[in-house]
Amino acid sequence: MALKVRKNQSKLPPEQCPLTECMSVLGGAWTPNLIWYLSAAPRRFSELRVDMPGISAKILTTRLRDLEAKGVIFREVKPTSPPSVEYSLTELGAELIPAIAAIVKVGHKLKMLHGKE
Amino acid sequence: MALKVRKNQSKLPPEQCPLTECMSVLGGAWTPNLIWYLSAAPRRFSELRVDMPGISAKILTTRLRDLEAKGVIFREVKPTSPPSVEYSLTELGAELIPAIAAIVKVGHKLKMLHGKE
DNA sequence: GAATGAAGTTTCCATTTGGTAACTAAAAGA
DNA sequence: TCTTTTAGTTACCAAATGGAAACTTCATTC
Repeated sequence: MALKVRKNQSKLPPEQCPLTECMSVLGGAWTPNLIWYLSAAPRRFSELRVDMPGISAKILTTRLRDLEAKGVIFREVKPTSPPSVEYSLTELGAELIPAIAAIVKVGHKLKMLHGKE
Repeated sequence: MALKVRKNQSKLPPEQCPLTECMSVLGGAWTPNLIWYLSAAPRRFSELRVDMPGISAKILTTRLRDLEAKGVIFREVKPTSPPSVEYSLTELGAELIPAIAAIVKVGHKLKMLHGKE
């Protein structure tokens, strides 16, 4: 009988792995872009939609809620004319910036070598 | 009539964005882990399966092929008893290490604050 | 009192993703 | 010749992902 590679119970990249843990935060579509824009300045919902043309309201909401739950961003309702909501990075969120900056840096090299322009 | 947010033609994070470009390389399941293991030493297919218990042969093959096509890893067939295949990072692949290292670093902080252990 | 703008929510749907299991090919060893 | 090992491939399937469009709520403004 052929050697069976024994089945594994975990099936996913290990939860306790820092790499996997962090990628689960940065993973979804638009997520790094969103954090990147918020690192420049606090932004409102509709401003973020302009920052990232193409993102749907549904996904933007999902990302904002998820990142808030993870303690990465902070949500504040401002008592303005029609009440607006401002999002900003928390201290934890700010810790993600070096990682995203490193990704951006490599992204430039990839673009040059891959000639996507 | 309600204001319609005009439909957008792009629908996806912009291709020319370095962040999106790089995330498309690091994006798939197991990808950062795979690059991380290869950064330590060149590895064979079956060794990588041991390194990452839980990864399926199908996905490992897919990742290796994709990363090879993107110039991130190098594939070499060794003329051994049953021929073995060794994978290693290219120079371009090595450029990804600082980014992954930065992600790992934040991952540790996330783990501590989130208490996932 | 109808319209407007902000910030979502909900429904529906197609695509993508990744897992399991079984199968293949080539070469060497018993 | 039959089995083992390495390195995959293929078929099938279920869950997750994310987009489009329409609807909602609340408070102001015309």
